[in-house]
Amino acid sequence: MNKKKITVKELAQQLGVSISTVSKALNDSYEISEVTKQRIRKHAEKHNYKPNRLAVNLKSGKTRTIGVILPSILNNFFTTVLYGIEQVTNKRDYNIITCISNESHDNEVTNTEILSNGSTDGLIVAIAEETQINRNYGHFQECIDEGNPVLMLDRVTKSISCDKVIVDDFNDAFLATEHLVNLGCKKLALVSTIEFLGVGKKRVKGFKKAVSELLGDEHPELVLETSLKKLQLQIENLLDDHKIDGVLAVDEDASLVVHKVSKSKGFKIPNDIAIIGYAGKKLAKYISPSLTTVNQNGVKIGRAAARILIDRLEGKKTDFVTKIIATNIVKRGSTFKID
Amino acid sequence: MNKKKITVKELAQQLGVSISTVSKALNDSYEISEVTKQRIRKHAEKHNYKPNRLAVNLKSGKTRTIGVILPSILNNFFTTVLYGIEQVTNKRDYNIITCISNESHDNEVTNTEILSNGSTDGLIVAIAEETQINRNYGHFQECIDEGNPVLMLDRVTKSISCDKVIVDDFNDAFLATEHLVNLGCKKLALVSTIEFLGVGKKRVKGFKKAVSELLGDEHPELVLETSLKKLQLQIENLLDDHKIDGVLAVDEDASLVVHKVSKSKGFKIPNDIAIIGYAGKKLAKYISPSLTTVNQNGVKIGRAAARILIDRLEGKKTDFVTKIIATNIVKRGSTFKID
DNA sequence: TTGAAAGCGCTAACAC
DNA sequence: GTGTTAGCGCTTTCAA
Repeated sequence: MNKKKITVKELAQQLGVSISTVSKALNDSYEISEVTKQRIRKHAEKHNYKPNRLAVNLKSGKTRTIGVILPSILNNFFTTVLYGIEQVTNKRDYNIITCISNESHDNEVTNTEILSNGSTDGLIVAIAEETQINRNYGHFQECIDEGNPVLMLDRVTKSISCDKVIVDDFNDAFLATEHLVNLGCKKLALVSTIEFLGVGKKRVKGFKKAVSELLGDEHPELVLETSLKKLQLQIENLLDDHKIDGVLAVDEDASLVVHKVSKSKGFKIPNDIAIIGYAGKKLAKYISPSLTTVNQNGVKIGRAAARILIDRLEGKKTDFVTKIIATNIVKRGSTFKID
Repeated sequence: MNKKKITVKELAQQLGVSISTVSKALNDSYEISEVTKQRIRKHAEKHNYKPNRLAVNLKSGKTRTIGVILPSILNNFFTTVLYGIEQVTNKRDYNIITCISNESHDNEVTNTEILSNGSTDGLIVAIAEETQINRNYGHFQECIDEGNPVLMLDRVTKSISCDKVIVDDFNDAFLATEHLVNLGCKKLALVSTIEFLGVGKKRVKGFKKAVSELLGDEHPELVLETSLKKLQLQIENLLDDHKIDGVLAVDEDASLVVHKVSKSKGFKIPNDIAIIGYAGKKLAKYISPSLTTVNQNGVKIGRAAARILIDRLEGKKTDFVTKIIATNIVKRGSTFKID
């Protein structure tokens, strides 16, 4: 509490020079003589001078700060994305200010407004579920119109023209389904608790396409779209009522519950029922049998997002880009059939 | 890019009044007549005026922003803490700006400096491993001296006087060990990959105390402190060389590997070997048998931290507090012995 | 080589 | 009830 931050003004007074001389000296301006620079720098150092960011930012109109709005942080995928963003922003000398929308539209709007009122140079956003349901993207458009670039990742919308970083959910689900078919599965089901999300819809489409193309009409697919609360019961019913031998679970909760229920019903995984899910690495690796997953590469998504947005902020981009990050299927125990 | 943010100045010009009148009207000052207020507000609304935060902050000397420096975000515990912090800051109308030290001292110093140069009103910190090893806490002291309150959570140090939020690691480990003893375990081992952290040391102490008090000298405890790389091998050796029937694993990696190795060696959990670990809820719940854990209550820690720091920022606190958050043992399959 | 002064966008004490 | 003005801490043009 004692040695309050020192300002340029105070430095100037103490040294008996003008404010601007101090400022220039500290910014290594060619206008100032080496002697003066040394003197000023030494004094500044001694008093542990650090420029006030707020003032610098206000003056320059730049903040070197990126706002990040995520629907949730208790979700392995978004955590991983955040990690990726942080790696790049850190390296390129930017800060991130993080907000959680908690899947709520109102929160998202508030966050967007706060962050775009001078605190940040641009936003990285994964759209909240509620926003995707009511399709109200005005706050983002406004933000962009005001000169604050927005980049959307994973959960994006066609309604807004901006940079985007996504994975090819349709194709990933197709490939995952194909993997199940190649294993010899005939009776496939998809389980989802994210039917309202764009990514959820795309995964369903990819799944359906794969089933109809690869298995044909005599093996119609089953799609269970449900909520977290009904999940367990519905899966129990699903497994009771149909002789399912392969499941694509398109989110972490669905994956875990399918896995658990299958075991508790005495089905052997993968011989009775093969499972491909979406889940964090540790979880996938340590449940038994371990779970084959579609690896969404959150870190890469985050990195790409930060890179693209910073490039735009620094004027290295003109046209909007949509970057598709490659995913891969990590094969684990839940699809290693023993013939 | 078209409708650049409008400023008070512009509003004033357009309305033919002075800047201060606009400012006062928008801040609902008693000095301004209702008529004028209405007129100004309406106009501001129409042009979607939002005050520039940077300017407001610079002027007021407050930012309503809290800096959060965490060692890692890919760690369930800290993610949970962050979630708790966010809940409170959000409710109390504060923002958080998040930085990851990645357990590096240099990163931590840089982050501390950046965040304390006007961008934030105060800091919430969990000390990086490297910092705890070399015990160099000068950057925090400096920050505090400059009038930026710091709150430490989980990983704290006696060297700095400030608010702290912790769990009673000594006691928790003691109770966890007691639980193992009550189960009838005689040959106990502790496994850790966090020997350098204060919390790691305390857990070891609690464990040792419990063993010597509850089992006595004829059952000496085993302590395996190792690194992530050697973890698996060392645990295999441990289980091969000693007839261990109870393990306390004091971090997530240790917990998972002990669990896995025990199973792969054919030991029945919990009958041959009972395990208590530290791990995220989902992980603990879905591995099988499910894992009894010491629940560190990250959300509560985060909430308490944010609450205490904000109270201090708002002058509602004088003396430094050290808040101890209660933990509990969540009993799951890995300690449900069948007699 | 140095300094005076304006201004980033806003607030507030003090005049009028 | 409204306006003038100074100033938060800094950068930068322009003048000396």
